[in-house]
Amino acid sequence: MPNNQFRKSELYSFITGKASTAIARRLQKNFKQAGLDITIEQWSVLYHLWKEDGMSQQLLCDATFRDKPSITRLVDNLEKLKLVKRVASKDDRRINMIYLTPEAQELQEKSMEVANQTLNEALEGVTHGQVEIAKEVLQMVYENLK
Amino acid sequence: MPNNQFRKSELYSFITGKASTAIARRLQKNFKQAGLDITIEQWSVLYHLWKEDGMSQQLLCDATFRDKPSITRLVDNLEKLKLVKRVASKDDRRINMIYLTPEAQELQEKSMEVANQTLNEALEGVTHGQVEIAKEVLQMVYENLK
DNA sequence: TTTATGTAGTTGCATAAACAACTATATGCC
DNA sequence: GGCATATAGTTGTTTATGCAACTACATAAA
Repeated sequence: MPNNQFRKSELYSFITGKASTAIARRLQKNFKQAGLDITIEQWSVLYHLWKEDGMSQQLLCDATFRDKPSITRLVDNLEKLKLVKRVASKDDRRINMIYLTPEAQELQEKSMEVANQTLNEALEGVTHGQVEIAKEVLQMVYENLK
Repeated sequence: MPNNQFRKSELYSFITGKASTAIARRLQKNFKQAGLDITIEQWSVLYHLWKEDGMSQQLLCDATFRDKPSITRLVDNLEKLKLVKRVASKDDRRINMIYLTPEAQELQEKSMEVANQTLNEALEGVTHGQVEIAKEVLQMVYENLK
């Protein structure tokens, strides 16, 4: 049995995602401390729009690993915050294209800085090689389950 | 700068906990398929009670990395499901001791089996050595941020 | 062209998390 | 004893997730 060593005591913390929960909490806290009034979930949507503005909600679902209702509501909230706008597609009237507002564009630099800093806090004392292997494992887990 | 390699493209998926989200979803799905009608969060509370029945809510907070309101409501829901009972402590009247019901005790074996199986699905193709390093990294991340 | 089927997005409902404010009880110090 | 402070737990509010059911539009086949 290959991964037997995982099946007892450490099963729990791996399953519950202790580490990623801790990262999420710290990132949220760091956003707040930096005066950034967005949730990490909202940030994760903005992150993809900064890479490519004008994505459909479905593309945002794929990019952020969320289902359609989640994206509907995240976009609702981002619209209320005036950070994005829904624009009906002319080619396909089912589609909403989501565009960043100027306010959202201003958030990019600072929030990415905070995210980078958070990751540095998280990975303090971890070597490059260890990080590479951890990335591979997490990627394989994702591929196995997606 | 030590962990520079993380700071660009893969920052996102590490922060968002893609892998642990995927594990959580799969575990929930596997519970459902096995006829187990509990959430993974409820399971995480039961998990600790199976190890030691009769914990206070505060101890459950510490064990599950949740805050007090979260545990209050998880215990509320577990009580509704008749899986646990609150029993006021005689020594300290502020404290609720949480005890498993017989129904909850019956869930242990099957749910642990499902959890083990889920972890095997997640780690398919990952070597023992890789898993060990990933565990170390996740543990260090947790220690850095807790 | 009509019908079936698929895709994009929304809404309703239950569960959960984070944070702040609160009540009740315990403890330690004067 | 009486007061300040700490601890255990609860409640309210906002945000988010997962699932199912739904509407609207698009596409492909008959």
